[in-house]
Amino acid sequence: MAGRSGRRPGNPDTREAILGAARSAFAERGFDKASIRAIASAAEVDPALVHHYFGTKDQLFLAAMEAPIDPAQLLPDVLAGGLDGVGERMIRMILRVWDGPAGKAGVALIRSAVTNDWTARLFREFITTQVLRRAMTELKVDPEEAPLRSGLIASQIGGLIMMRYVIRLEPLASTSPEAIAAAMGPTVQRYLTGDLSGV
Amino acid sequence: MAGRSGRRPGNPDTREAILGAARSAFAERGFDKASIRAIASAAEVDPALVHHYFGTKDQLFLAAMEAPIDPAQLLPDVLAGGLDGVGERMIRMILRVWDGPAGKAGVALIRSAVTNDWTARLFREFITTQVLRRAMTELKVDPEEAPLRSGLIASQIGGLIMMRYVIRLEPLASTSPEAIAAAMGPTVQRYLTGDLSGV
DNA sequence: CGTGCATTTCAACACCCGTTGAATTACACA
DNA sequence: TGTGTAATTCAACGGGTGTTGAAATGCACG
Repeated sequence: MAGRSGRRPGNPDTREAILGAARSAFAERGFDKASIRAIASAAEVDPALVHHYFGTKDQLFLAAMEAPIDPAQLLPDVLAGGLDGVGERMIRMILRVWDGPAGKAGVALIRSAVTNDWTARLFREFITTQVLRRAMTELKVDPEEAPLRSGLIASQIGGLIMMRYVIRLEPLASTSPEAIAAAMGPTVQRYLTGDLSGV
Repeated sequence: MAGRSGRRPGNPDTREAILGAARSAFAERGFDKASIRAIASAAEVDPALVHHYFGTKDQLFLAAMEAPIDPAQLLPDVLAGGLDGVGERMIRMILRVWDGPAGKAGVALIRSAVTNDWTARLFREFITTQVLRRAMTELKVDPEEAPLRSGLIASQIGGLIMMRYVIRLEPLASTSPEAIAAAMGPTVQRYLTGDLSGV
């Protein structure tokens, strides 16, 4: 009803195919090394079509990163049960997310952020404002200490992701989530609630 | 005496200038984005000269990474004083090294390893055989548990280096070495000697 | 002096890149 | 059926890349 004239835009198949190919390429090779031409070829499509749908390479990257997961939605699960064992639950959550499809976008963002300036900015902003800051206020951490505590947690979790998903250092890459959560949970717990000066 | 004929090879000035420019470029941009042409330009030299001295880009990278520091030499200092406080001493050592000139090569290796396959292999091999394995045997860690323990330590230290020197996440990037050592030392200590299954 | 050799430069090759504009195809509506 | 519009492709531009071989330069020795 009230049909507008002409063929409607957006063939969902090819659009999604391009996005999928882009996500894989960015995850495996990072922003700079992933080429529009290779993405188009993987989607069995002309490079110009990628540009037609998504504009510049930057815009394609943003579209590929778009809302693979909303950290705000996951926080309640981690917080349920109070401060006790929150560290272990956080690690468990991280591993569940990164072992799933959303991990691809994460690896893409990390791979890109290490060499590319504007994706690095994107990454930092996402981590600080969308993840760390929210978690700190939600957990009612002393605002004075929050920055250092969140930095320590970021380093431990970032290192885990780095070694397990990006560099794939063994045996960490294939250790069970339970074992990792048991070993690393207390660390996060202490960074969150423990005493940070000396033993 | 017994002078060989002709002009001797290897003008030390330009050779070292090229190496320095290469180290900076690789550290700031990673293996792939660092270009021979830019390195040559920074050293005020023709690109072909770089090739004349060092061969292919791969070989130049290897020459730039060559022996900036020998981890085996640093281990004794960390181990002096026994197991007590070895975690904190390790963090202190790491920060001292990475805040110095050798940190440049390290950042270069990390930046490259994230996007480039063969530098990633290089990095993994260096970390496992030159650093972790030696430390584990030197500290007489149970060989059964050594791989997981060294993986955990690698993740914490790798994360620290990542956040402080590569991504430069604040406030970790400008926190004093003492504060970081005090906060992170116990973590390493536990990964090294503590109980890893649950609390 | 002259000759050999190391240093340095120049110019070019072949390749890949992101992006663009025009041309072609095919569908949905009037 | 005709027409507008979206989907799709083709060919090309300008620029950057690593690498190469030949040429030029200048020093050290016989």
